[in-house]
Amino acid sequence: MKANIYDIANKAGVSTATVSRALGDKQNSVKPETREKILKISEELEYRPNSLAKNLAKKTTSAIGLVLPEIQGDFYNQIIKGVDEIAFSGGYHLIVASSHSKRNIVESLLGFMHESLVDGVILMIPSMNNQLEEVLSNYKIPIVIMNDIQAYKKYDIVCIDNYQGAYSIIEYLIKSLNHTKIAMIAGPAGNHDSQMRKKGYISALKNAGIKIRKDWIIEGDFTTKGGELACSRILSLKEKPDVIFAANDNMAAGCYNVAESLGFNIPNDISIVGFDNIELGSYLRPKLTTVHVPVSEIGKISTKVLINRLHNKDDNSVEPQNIKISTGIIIGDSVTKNNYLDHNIRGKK
Amino acid sequence: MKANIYDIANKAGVSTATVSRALGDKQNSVKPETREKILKISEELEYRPNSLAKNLAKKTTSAIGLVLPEIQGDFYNQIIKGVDEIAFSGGYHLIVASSHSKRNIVESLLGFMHESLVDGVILMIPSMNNQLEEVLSNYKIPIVIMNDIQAYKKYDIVCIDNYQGAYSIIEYLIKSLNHTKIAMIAGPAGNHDSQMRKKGYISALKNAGIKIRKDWIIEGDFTTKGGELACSRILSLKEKPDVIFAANDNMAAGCYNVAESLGFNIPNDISIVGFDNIELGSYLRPKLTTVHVPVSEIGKISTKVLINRLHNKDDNSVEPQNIKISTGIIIGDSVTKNNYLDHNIRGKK
DNA sequence: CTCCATAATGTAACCGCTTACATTTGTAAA
DNA sequence: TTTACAAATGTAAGCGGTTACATTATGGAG
Repeated sequence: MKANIYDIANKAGVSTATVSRALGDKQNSVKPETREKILKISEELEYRPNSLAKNLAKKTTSAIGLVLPEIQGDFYNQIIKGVDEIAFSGGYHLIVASSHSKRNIVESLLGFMHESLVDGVILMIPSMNNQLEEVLSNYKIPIVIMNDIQAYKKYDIVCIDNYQGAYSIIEYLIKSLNHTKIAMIAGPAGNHDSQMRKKGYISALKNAGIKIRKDWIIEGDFTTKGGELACSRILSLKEKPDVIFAANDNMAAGCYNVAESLGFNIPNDISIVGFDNIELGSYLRPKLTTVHVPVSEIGKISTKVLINRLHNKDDNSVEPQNIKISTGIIIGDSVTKNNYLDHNIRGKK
Repeated sequence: MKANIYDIANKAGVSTATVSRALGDKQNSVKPETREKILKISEELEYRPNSLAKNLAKKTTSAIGLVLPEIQGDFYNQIIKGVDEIAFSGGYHLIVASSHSKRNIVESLLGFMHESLVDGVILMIPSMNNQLEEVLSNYKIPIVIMNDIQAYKKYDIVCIDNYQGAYSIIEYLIKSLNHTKIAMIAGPAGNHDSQMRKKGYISALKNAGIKIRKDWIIEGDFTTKGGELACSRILSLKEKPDVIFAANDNMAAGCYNVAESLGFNIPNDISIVGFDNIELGSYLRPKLTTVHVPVSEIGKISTKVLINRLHNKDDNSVEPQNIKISTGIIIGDSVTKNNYLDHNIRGKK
């Protein structure tokens, strides 16, 4: 039978309070010899604290909930890994939930937050909606959001600088590689990160004096399959772009699939650019040019922010933080350098 | 302030017991109108049960712990997804822990099992050792192990049939493609799954009357980097094999990297075979020939077995199960067909 | 109308731990 | 030896539910 503090208290001839203090308290509120004795007995009895009881009494759980739209794929993986690492080293357990397929994310959230299973939640959502906002505003355990949502100033937000990431790689395509005919496979319209990436793309083109062509912006869904569909649509256009900028690497991978099956050579016939720099990208041939996103860093920083909140729970003076993580560019072999000659020739095709 | 059953009881003019029954009990032990009223009030008060208290009183947690050696990579991802799916639909929460890098898995396990955070554990370990065995045998919440460990009959085990998987793909290489010169990059020596794969490889060769060459069996570590190292060692041998059988796809991917950088053409100069059929494999070019492992199925079945145990906790009559999931072969383009002529020519090189 | 089985509800102990407050013990100064 | 105060320990009330058992209400049979 599992031993509890009563057993220890009995055997040691002290009260449960002393046992509790000997085992838990940081301050030396117990005489060293007593503590010694208690420790020894708890060893003998193979005592393991019941954290349920502990949490109930303490009104905390030492657990962090992580709610993701998906649990599969390198991207989410990295997030989980980052969160896990910091959570663990901060003494927190991690409960992961995905809102995949039939479950709606709100329900998932409710489950987490309201049943006091967790002290705080790290949340990545495809998009904010009214229902969700109501849920979030109703329940007051700390939340950190990992989406590029500027509108919601009342939450801590940690995300990558999607706008800057998209802007800079498009700028690179234009200024360094002389490209002008750049199409985009955007992410789902409702998705905030996706919106910012699109904005970055548009701004970069505009600032370079390039006209935006609506027919060169296709909406995808961040999946490989979606990338395939979008890509085949682009490649069947009468007037084709030279470069396809996919809003994430998965969709870029979809482009590779389609290009291959249609007999398009990358980058000679069509250049491909991705976003995220997930592991998969490094296996694509030619190597994918993409925006580097320090994904696990997002998880890590979010967790730090959350734990920080948890440690200063009463202190409401700290303003919600809005942390943007900057991106980099990974130069692969999936984009041609378009010198003017080339460009003209191609233009005349 | 969060409402509890006392608040509801007060407002409804009943006792907490009645509230508890109205909210929880399946049997109609409460008068419909009373239940109605209580339900309504609990709505008004936005009552959310405190599962900590519930679990403490009920002595269960409705949570399943999943302990993995790693949390990153498509393979583990699939596992998590499978477990998550079944756990959720069975009304269980999922707590994921990885034993990665500095943490040792035993410690992680201890944390989980002993603090009564979970009702049961699903466990994947790199290898069984004495320390771990002691931990496992000491604490008596249900455990399902996802490794190919025959020696430990007392646990429920769900794993793939590594032996058969390796055996059959080697047999395929030999009988259908006429290969005889097959090297293997094995997994870590301590790893049980890895050992079984190696056994399958050896048996298949032996049964076909092919001599085992020790210098053609190199130990890897299941990582891409490890695959690279092993592959470059093989490719620098005086007498090279025609086929490299990597014990998992990650290492096969490493072979691709090395082959590419050394100028070897796959499959003409060297054929590559993998194991696992993770998503990554489908992006390799030429497409990887590999052993299909229904990874998420492992997670699903393990979880079913565990939940089954949890539901029949008192019933010790059920013998530990040992479920082996069979594999298949994915035929890609990474292996040549070796007809005799070819073979001889190549042999003379 | 009384009686009694049964349905409905209430009482209170318990799950295992924490912690505010009370009490006892120890020790150095007076 | 007292006194005074700090250190060590004990007491007991929660935390928010569940549930065995006790009690009360209900309604049909006699």
